[in-house]
Parts: sequence; C-alpha cells; structure tokens
Amino acid sequence: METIKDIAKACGVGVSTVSRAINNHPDINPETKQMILDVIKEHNYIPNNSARNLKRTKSKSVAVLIKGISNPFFSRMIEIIEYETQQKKYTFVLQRVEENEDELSVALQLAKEKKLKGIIFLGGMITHSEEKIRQLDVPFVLSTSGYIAGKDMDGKWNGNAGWSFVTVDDYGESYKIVNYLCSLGHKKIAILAADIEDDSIGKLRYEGYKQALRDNGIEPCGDLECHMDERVDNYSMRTGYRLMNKLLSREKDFTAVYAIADSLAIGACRAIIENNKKIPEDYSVAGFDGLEAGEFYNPSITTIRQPVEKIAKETVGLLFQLMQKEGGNRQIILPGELIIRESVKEI
Amino acid sequence: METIKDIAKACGVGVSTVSRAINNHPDINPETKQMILDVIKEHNYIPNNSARNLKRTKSKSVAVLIKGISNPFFSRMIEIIEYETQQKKYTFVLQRVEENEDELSVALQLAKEKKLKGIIFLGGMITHSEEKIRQLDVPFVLSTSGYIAGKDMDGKWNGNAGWSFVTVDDYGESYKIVNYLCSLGHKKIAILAADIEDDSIGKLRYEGYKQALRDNGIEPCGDLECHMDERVDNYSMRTGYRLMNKLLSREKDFTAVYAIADSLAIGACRAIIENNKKIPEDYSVAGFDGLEAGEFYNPSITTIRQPVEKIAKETVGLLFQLMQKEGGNRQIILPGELIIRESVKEI
DNA sequence: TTGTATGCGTTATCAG
DNA sequence: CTGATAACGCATACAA
Repeated sequence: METIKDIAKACGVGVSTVSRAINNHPDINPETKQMILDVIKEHNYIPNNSARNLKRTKSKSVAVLIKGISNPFFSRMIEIIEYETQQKKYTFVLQRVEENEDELSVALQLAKEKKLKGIIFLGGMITHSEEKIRQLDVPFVLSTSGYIAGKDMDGKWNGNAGWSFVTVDDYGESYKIVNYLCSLGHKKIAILAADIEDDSIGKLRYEGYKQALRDNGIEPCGDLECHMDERVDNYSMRTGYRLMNKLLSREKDFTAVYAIADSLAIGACRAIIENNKKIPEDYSVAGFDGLEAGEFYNPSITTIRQPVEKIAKETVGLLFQLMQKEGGNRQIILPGELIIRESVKEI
Repeated sequence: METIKDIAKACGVGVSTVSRAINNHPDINPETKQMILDVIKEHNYIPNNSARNLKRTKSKSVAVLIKGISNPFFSRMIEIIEYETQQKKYTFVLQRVEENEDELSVALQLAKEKKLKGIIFLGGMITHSEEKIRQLDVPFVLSTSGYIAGKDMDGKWNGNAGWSFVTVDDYGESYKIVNYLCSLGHKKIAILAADIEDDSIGKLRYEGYKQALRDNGIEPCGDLECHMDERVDNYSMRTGYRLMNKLLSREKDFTAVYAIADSLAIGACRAIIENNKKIPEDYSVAGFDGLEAGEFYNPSITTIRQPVEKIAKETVGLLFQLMQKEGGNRQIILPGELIIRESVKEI
C-alpha cells in the first residue's frame, strides 16, 4: 500500500509538502506542486480517507440520512439537496438507513466519523426520546417528517417542537382533497390508509380525511376504511391493488376512494378496472404526493402535489442558517397543491 | 469528544481491555466485559470509525456502487444484495455515484478507505481502460452492465471479457420481444430508443430490435425510430411521452411501438391516449424491464421481465466465489421473461 | 517556501 | 485474562 511517505520519497521532498500539494495549500511553490501532482498521478496514489478524517479537525460536509430509499419521492429531493449543497461549496454524504435501523444512532456515529457540519433527515425520525436527540450536537433538519412530533393526536399543531423541520401539512392537505371530493357531491368516500398503528404521515392523512368528512356532515364509517397490514404492506402499487380488491369485496356502496399515496391510488385503479368498473364514472379515485406515475396513468390521477423542489431548497436553506447560527430552530410548513385531473368526477 | 481512553479511565482498566469488550474478543472476563459495556452505554460513547478503519488490517465488508439511484429497478436489487451479504456475515456499504462521476475512482478510493473485500457495480462501468480496471485489486462483479464491454458492435458476444458480470442478454431479449411483435403480424414497428451515441444497454436493445426486424424480412426505417436527446432525456415517463408525441406528429404509419424501457412505454401510452387513439386497438405498445408500474398500468404493459432476484443472488454468489478464490472470472447471462399482457394485440 | 515531529483514536503485539 | 505501547496514514504547528 502506497502512502504519502512513499510519494514524498519519490519526489525527494518532505511529507508536508506533498500534503500541501494535495490539499491545495497556498504556501507552496507552483512548480514543486505540479511535480508532486504528476508523480502522484503516475503512481496512482490515493490518500487514505480514514487517516484524513481522523486528523482533520474541521470539515465542510453535510449528510443526508434517508429512510426508505425506494421512495421515488426522495430521488428528486436528493438531487436538489445535493445541488444546493455543492453550490455552497460543501461536500455531500448520502447515507441510507434500514427501515428497522435507528437513524439517530447512525447519525451520531456518522457525525463523529465524518466530522459533519450538518444533517438532513429524509423520512423516519418519528419516535425518539428528547434525550437521545439532544446527544446530536450537530445542526439538523427533518425533511418531510418530524411534523408529527409536534402534532397533537387530533392533528392540531402544538407549536413547540425543539427542532427544525420542513414539510407539507399532511393533515391539512389531506383535509383539502377530501373536502374537494365532498364539494363535488361525494358522500360515501372510502379510504386506503396506513395501518392503524401508524403514527407517521399515514396517521396525519387519515385524520385529515376523517375531519373533512365530519366538517361536511358525514360520519366516518369503518366499513369504508381499508388499512394496510402492519409490517406486511408498504406504499406500493401492489398494496393499493390488494386493499382496493378487499374494499370492493365488502360490497359496500361508495362513489369515491381516497388513497393516501399515489402509488396506492394506481394499484387501486387497476383493481377497479379489473372489476370491470370505470374511473371516474363508477368510482372516483384521488391520491396524494404528485408522482410522475400518477400524471401519466390512464386515467391521470387527481392528487395533492408536494412541492418537492421547494421542500428541498427550504431544507438546505434552513440547515445552513442553523449551521451559521443565523437563527434558531424553525418549522416550515409548505402548502401542497391540489391537482385536478381525470380520475375524479362531479356527482 | 469522548475516546476509548476516557472509557478505560472511567472503568479503571486499560484501553486494550475496552477494545476487547467492544470488538467481542474472546479473551476477556465476561464480568469486566459487561461492566465496560454498561459504562459505554451510560456515557453514550461511540468509537471513532476513522480510527478503526485506519488501524484495522482486515475487514468483512463489501460495497455496492450504484450509478443512477433513481432507477426503481435497482431498489429491489439492493434489498436482496444486502440481505444475501448479511447472511454471509459481511457488512454492506452502499455508495451512490453521480452520473458524471467516475465510479472506478470512487471504487479505488473506497476500497482503500474501508479495506473492502469485494465490490459490486450496479450500472455504469461501461467505458474504462483495461489499465485502470486492473488497478482495482479487489474482486468485483458488474451487475446489469458490463455485458456491452464484451460485445462486438453488432451485438455478438466476443467472449473474452477479463472480468465478471451478471446481466440479462439485452440484445437477445430485445430481439425476442420484437420478434414476438412480428410473429403477431406487425410489420411496421416503431421504436423509442436511447440517443444514437449511447453505447450501453440502450445500444444493445436497439441493435436487437433492428436484427429482429431484418430476420423477419423487414428493413428498419429511420422514420419509425425516435431517439432521446443526448444529455437531455433520461429513462422517464415524461421522456416516453415526449418521444411518442414526436413520433405521432411525423404521421408515419405503424401498428406497434417498442419502447426500450417500461417507463418510456408508459409515457408513450399516455401520449397515444391523449391523441384519442386506443391501445392496443390502434397501436400496440411493448416495453422492457418488468417494472411494477407497467403491471398496474391501464392497459397493462407487455414486456420483458428482468429476473431481478436472480440477478442479485447470482451477483452476490459470484462475488463471494471470487473473494474466496473458488474460481476465476465468470460471465453470467440470465434469460429474461416475455410477459404478455394487454398492451399488444395480434394483427 | 520547505522539512521535522507530534498526535488524531483505535487495534494489534507483546509482555506480564 | 490484562495492560503498556507501537503502529496505522495523514495534517499541522513549529522550526528552519
């Protein structure tokens, strides 16, 4: 294994000079620097990152910890976050964390190893003790999650989370689209929801649905609710398909279905079509998220679009404010956008 | 910052004993070990990974380098690779690499930093000099790529790649589905393809298409080919939508379209539908990949399914054989599966 | 502008 | 079973 010493020897200079060449330090003769760089290239020398991290005191890097990397929603977010981060001349570390892994522990460890300046959490970060969160002495922002942590059970914002986050108002936007369905004359609105025990966005969207119904004088009916199985289902098209078939087999009357995610909505559509029913003639279908797949589906899916670009930008902006101590924790709640397409009709 | 020294002091033992406790070494008194572990937990001590990597000689870890993380196809692969790796008691490192980044350089660096035992490349690894590849002294396997490197321009396998890979036969499977379209009586078959300059799977699938046509006595016609714009388009639904509209505007006659990816096929379907044409009555549409989105689309998309699970398992299996020197480089070419669904009709 | 020496936090070696 | 100490490869303070 080649080390900086070997290079120094090969160049006939000291190790620190090589180090200076590598790290673009100013106080070095341009000629020696070029010579060293040439030798390095010739030897295919690669500095050992562990040693660098160990020695370095500071660093200009932030990390994104992402739970549920398969979420297509996150792909675009990452792109933007990465771009914005690089604009600010910071290095960007992407770290995926298992569904059953503790993202906070991973964050703690990574912060130490990479001497991080800041962290962004994408997904997850729902259930953590204040105490453990406090161990994280690096500025961090929760993106598209964390809202729940500041919400009371009935969905009302209690306004005192001790940390920063950026998210859409899942409860409010869910309310909005269900209310929209009601305004179109729908009275029997089914829902494809997360499992009952869910305490994340699934719960928020579910609560928004129920409240919208009540405010429209409709009492939520358990027979029109179809929940995922805990630890079996996920937010996939297949799940939507399964849930919809289950709902249809109950032979209950309804005119619209609200799926709490576009992926579920698409699976639901397929189930409806295979049952020889038409969308939206027989059933209206509404989703949530604003995925590309919903836009190009046949019929295209009426949904709430999450402002991905905006969320990403605000997240990075907030994180850097925190890092530069330009203000304390803030909670940014962005509006979604009701996108009216083909899958819902007036009744 | 707390170090192993602080823990040793707090426990009244030497640092090496603490190290033993952390690393599950056998030669340590179970009681002291438990005591140390307790103190560690109490202090929230986290060992510095950089220091560990620096000092450690061996390691039991493999990495997956993935180019194009948004590819939904890769999500499932990663899941399986990770599972299989953990079965073998190895640690798994996922490293994403930018589209414009050099995955080989990243691999070289990571191998050094993390003392990797093996590497899996997902996507990318198309254009690299033999010389640079040889620098990588760690066993590696190319998954769902690399085939091209052993192919001649006309798609024939030249059989002497100096490295291992696992993939489907993009050329052959592409040939298969186009041939299937021909067998159904289609004579004018359009294609939605990658940009002309593409030298990856895009080229292979394109060549398979042309050869299938010729073998069915049909001369490929440029007017029925619609290529992506280099560096602008990607394998998204939106691209498929754009290309299909472009193709339709040419007002050329055709009865079937073959999109070289399911995502493109779905966008194409949407474009056709918006032009008030029916699938498959007016146009048959075929895809490639076997994405969930194609299965649940309306109409469901006839396609070639890549055996994701199998690819992933064979990849890991091959890598570990290489690592354990149980054989030299091998090239595994798996068959795809023609899945007949609703988007294609006989003519 | 350059070289030397020290220490980052850990594990491995060796002596007890 | 345990503890002292020498590396690991690099960046940096300091001396030249």
